[in-house]
Amino acid sequence: MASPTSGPKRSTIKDVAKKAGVAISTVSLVMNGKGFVSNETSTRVLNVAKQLNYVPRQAARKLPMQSTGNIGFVLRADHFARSEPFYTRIFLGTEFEAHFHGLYVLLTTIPQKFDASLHTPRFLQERNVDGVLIAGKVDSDFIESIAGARIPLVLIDYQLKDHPAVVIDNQQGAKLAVEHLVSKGHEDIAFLGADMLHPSLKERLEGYRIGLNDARLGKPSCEIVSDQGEPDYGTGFELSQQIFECSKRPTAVFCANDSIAMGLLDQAASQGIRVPEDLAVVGFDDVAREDHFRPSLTTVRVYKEQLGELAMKYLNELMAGFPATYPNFERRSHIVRVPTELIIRESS
Amino acid sequence: MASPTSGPKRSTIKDVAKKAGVAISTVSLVMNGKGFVSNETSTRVLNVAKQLNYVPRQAARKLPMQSTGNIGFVLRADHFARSEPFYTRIFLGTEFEAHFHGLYVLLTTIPQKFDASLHTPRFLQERNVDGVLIAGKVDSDFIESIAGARIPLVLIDYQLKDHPAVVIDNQQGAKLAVEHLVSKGHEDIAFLGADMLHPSLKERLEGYRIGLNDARLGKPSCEIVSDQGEPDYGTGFELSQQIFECSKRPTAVFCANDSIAMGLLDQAASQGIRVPEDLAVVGFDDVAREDHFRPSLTTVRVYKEQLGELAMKYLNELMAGFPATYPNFERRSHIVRVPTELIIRESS
DNA sequence: TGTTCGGATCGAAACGTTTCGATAAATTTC
DNA sequence: GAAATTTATCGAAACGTTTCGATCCGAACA
Repeated sequence: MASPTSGPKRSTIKDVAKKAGVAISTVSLVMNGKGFVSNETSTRVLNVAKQLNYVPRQAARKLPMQSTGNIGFVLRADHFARSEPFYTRIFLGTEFEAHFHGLYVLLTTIPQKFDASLHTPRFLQERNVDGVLIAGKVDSDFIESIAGARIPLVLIDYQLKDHPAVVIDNQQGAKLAVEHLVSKGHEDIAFLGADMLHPSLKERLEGYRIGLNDARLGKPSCEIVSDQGEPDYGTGFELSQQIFECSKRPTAVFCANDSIAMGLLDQAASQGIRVPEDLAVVGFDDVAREDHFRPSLTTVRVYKEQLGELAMKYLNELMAGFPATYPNFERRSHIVRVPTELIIRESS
Repeated sequence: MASPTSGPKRSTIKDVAKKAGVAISTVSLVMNGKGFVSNETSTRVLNVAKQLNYVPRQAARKLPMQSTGNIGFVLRADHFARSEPFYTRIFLGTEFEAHFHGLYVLLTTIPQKFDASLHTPRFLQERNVDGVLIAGKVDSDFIESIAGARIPLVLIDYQLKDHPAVVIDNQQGAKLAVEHLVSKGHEDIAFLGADMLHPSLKERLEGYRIGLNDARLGKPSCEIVSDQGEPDYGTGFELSQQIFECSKRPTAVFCANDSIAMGLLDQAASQGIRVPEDLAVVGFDDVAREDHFRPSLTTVRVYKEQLGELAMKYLNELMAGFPATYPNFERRSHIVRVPTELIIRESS
């Protein structure tokens, strides 16, 4: 029955108070840097605390504070388990930032099709979080159920209504990609994308079109814009066939993301089309891994950790009750937009 | 200043007790299914609880229970962020199992080279976990520091001294792979691996050798066993060059894992060697993603979620203080060994 | 010189549970 | 039919903090 962790007993605030010859409340004030405590007392308490190896018990702190110290991080299971380390790195960013705020991050996945009675994360059932971060496209019912429960909420790499969100500056990134291709002399630049109802991907398409327009290029001979499917390698491989069936073959393709671009790369290779000689390819996300076989992919780099960090910051300010401010980034109403960078490699 | 989550106030055990006309302690007993409570009272309390939408506050429960309800899940940052969804799926398994035990899983990463004063996870500093799960190869100082703190601990896909661990049955898997190649008529089967000091990979090498021996095959013409490097695609690509420089080229290669096998596949292709016609290849882990370009990889499938589930079960029993028992799996002393399965695809 | 104010410290209530021991009624045992 | 046991319920202490006054003291103010 004895707990395996039993030992010489963990010291409490009481022990510190007694040994330092002060009241419990004074120790509390010192530990939290609140109120007025003389320097002398403060250092004495701190010393005793260190000496006794005192660390406040979180459960005890949270009780009167009426907060949990937890924040929930939710994404779709299929997104989390997918090959490219995209969401994992976003999570890493939130985790990193959470440290500064003394928060724990509880990572949970939900299925693609969300049913509240079956899949509501435990930390929500128990109301054991102070706020929630949602990464990627998830069922809108889920998002609304959280917002409806009045739990502070920040979306990452997704948008829905006017819920606070931290997103990639997709439009800017797409323009970067197009400008690059234009500078390489391309005049017929195709687009390839699936799941184009996704707000982020839609923005990339818009940026692409603006880029074409800015360069005074006419309509490209080919624009593959599918609303269906997942924007992954398989879809990219299949859809890209259409590019080679177009009336006139474009000299360059801008893809909605790297996974699709990888599919295109392989389809091109299987048709004997050389990249970048016959066809230049640019992706988006910067998640393609090293590969000696394919040409390395020119892409728009997304700072995934930064997305997570900013979202965590934003959420924290939401929880504190005052409006967040990001002087360094465009912030229109409730949206924080994070800039991207073009990474030029072999495929263009 | 008003909390954004403020509302009509969350109901407490007190509210339920009053409305049901019983003592607080009785409600507690009902909610936890403890002690002796009449059926009548029990259902009445349960009804009231549901009616008031009562959910016990975890912080309040944990205080007198002297437990945290959290378990820590630790892996190396570079492992977590790596392309193949190996560790993420292990995590998913633990998370799934944790539900049944009412536990939260706190995922944190540590760097490859661990320094206790810099990288000790917050949940350890605050002693805010009841147990710890460690996935993959991590700094042994870290492992020992946890064990030294007398915190229950289970390793996953790694072994160190006699710490409890849930591991892949690497030897069995490797034998499966070799038997398969033998059955295909191969008599000269090479091995390719890096980071071979890793206990799991070492076991795969052993299984491979036993397999060769069982088939009464002589020494293979080539065994690439590097102790250095990470067992990844790049290493696989480089090391595999040695295979083609061997005195006699083997007809098949068993790789320490899929990443290395992918590297080998590309190296072979770049040298104009056809797979599987000229060379059969088998990997391990089953993490290679769909790829229209390379032949799909024959591999030894590892049930990653199951590894996580079993580890969580094991840890839970450790925390409860009684020895774990797994009738279905081989369990030598403190090791739980999970069987694998051979998945035959195009590369062999 | 009395009054006000701010710094320093303390005591006690409160946070929402679990659990131990007490009590009482109902049932079994001898 | 008394004693012992089992079932059902309750009250109160305990868990380890935070925080809200209250108190005290010395300094600035009028």
